[in-house]
Amino acid sequence: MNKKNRRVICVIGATGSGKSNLAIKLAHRLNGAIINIDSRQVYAGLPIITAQPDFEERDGIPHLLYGFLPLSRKTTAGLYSSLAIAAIDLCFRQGLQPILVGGTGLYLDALTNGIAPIPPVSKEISGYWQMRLLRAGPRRLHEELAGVDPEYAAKISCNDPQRITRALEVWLGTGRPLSWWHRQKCAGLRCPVLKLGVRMPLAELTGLLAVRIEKMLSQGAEDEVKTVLYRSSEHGDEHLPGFSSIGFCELAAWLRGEISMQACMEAWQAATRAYAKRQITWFRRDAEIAWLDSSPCTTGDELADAALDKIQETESRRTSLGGLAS
RNA sequence: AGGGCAGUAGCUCUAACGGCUAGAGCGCCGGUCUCCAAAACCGGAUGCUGGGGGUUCGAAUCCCUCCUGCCCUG
Repeated sequence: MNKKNRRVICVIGATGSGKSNLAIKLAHRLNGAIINIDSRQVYAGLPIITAQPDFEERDGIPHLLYGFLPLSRKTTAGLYSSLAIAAIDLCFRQGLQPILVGGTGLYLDALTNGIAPIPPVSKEISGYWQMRLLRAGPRRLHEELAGVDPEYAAKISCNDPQRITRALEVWLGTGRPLSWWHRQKCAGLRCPVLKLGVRMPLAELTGLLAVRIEKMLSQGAEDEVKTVLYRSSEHGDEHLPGFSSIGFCELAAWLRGEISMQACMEAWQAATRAYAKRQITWFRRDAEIAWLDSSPCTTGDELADAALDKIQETESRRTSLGGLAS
């Protein structure tokens, strides 16, 4: 691949809308490799409920950044971004077209726009704020934050424990307020990114999500969660960072006998649907996305044809603009 | 067939004695998001209070009647 023509193709969209399948088809037609851009599929141990492509689905295409992180380790947008840049670079060196696939909008933004270079904060410091949160509550901590970083405190809700403790740990850990870090220049990916979005009406997607949950159960989702819970309890860990996948706490409640399988599936489906809605909201405002309309009967090949048209359209527009500029 | 209990938002429920515009949680709809993001948070609309009639200045609430569901007796 010519260095000048390098670009990354990115397939995004709501969960269960057929992104992975489209990406495989594109990879076959463009000599590509697939790179994960999903915050839960990076984890090892829960491939079924996080819907990671299995051996057969990978269809001989190289897949990067899937299932490599232990559930005990935290993933962050910054960590992801640096790993993805390395993975993309590796693809280019191998002469493969990198195709990013996934649904984590924040990770895509961190990768393409860059993310503030905030140094890691020690476990002691973040643990301290978690303890303070338990004792004093979010409102009290929000007041403290307003004292050290009024700019950021004004932007967030006084009822948002996650962002309040994050801002406080960054302040204590680095000596600078979070709003200062947000003003720092940060470099993202250097080559162009061509974003393709798979779009399906939520009502139609909902039906697909129910089917997908049943499929996960038939593939052994219960055993997967049971095994992970058993292993972590052996180490005395009740809550690991990797446990926040949708379906995990629902299945865990069922395994503990707290809810029926019917109730488990209903809660699981509702959580998945709510997540899909948040994804749709997130991606809707990204004007760079070229949308591909899909439905439950659209095939991967039809989607791939439409995608290649969009790619060609975007490329020719870019070269003509480049011609005007030079 | 007789007796008892219930029927209010899509669901589960709350509204002391009849009295301001019938509420809450979940769901639903919309949004925010610069390092937990499959996370966290913010905003919004729900409704002929099972139908009909009556009492009353005023009824989800009291009375009558019908309908529906559950329980008990036979």
